[in-house]
Amino acid sequence: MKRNSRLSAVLHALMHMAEREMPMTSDDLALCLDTNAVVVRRTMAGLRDAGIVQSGRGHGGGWHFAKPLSDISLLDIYNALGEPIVFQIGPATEMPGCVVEKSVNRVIGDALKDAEAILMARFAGTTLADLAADFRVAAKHCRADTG
Amino acid sequence: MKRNSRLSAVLHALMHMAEREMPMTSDDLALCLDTNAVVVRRTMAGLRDAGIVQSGRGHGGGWHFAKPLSDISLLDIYNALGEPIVFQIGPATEMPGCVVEKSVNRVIGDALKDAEAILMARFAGTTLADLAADFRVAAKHCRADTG
DNA sequence: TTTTCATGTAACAATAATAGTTACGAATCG
DNA sequence: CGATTCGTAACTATTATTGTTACATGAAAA
Repeated sequence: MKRNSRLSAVLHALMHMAEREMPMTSDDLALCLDTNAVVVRRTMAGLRDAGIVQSGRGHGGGWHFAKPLSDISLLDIYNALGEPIVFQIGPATEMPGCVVEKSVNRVIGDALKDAEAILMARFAGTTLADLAADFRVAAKHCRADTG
Repeated sequence: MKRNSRLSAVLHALMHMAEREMPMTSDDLALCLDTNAVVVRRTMAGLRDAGIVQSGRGHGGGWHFAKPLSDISLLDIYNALGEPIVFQIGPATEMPGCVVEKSVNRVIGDALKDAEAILMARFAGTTLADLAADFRVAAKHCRADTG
């Protein structure tokens, strides 16, 4: 099964935005992410609704941050994407009548819940400023930051 | 995005098998799981190759365990299903040229790896015998174990 | 040995989720 | 006004999974 890369993709986009003074257009970002401008708008719409970025139309328009990078956690972004599903694996039936199935769902579900909590805590503790700092250290060693 | 329920489904099937003396046919299991016999065979084939279950053809044939329930961990089953992907979310590109993307992939990837380790440890520490015991306790309170 | 039952597997159709594309309306700036 | 840029709907393309049909293979029973 293929993995959903929207979180990675949008972080990639945001980091490129963080490196610029001026707003970036959907076309600019689409180039970075090797995709389509409409796809970019679709994804960024969630972040705009969550107050993470703002968009402007017309000349000089495009996307820019609505608040400091240090005020934006990965969890904020994850939630803004509207995909609160972390795991591919999950229960077969939400409301099983079979006692066997109920039992299986509970055991698996508990394990997944714990792992998810770990992940969310990690996301909550990492801000875009952290990510940008991490990137700048890496960029210092290798200057080929196109793409 | 929809979740993959093959692990839950196959555990459900195995627990029903655990409750019986005789082998269960693919049709029997398909009824339990509300699916098709061919789908059952497809899924169980992985477990057979992994030495977890055995299949017999002809009269009195069907599926049965190849070893004690206490010797089969959830991790064994998870691996036998041949889907070592836990998370829906993942990197956009495996081999990114862009330094920004590399950095993003590493941060996200590390967090996912840690959460996955937690989950796998939990799976490794739970056997089918544990699951069966859990089920029998639940069944004692409510006797309606069809499905 | 013939019949019946059951798995093994290939091939194909059905379903569903995601991503990509086109088109056009609305807003903004010069 | 005209160029630019987002907003969004509608449609197509792609891909993954699941369900179905069909038939070959093997094993036990009659």
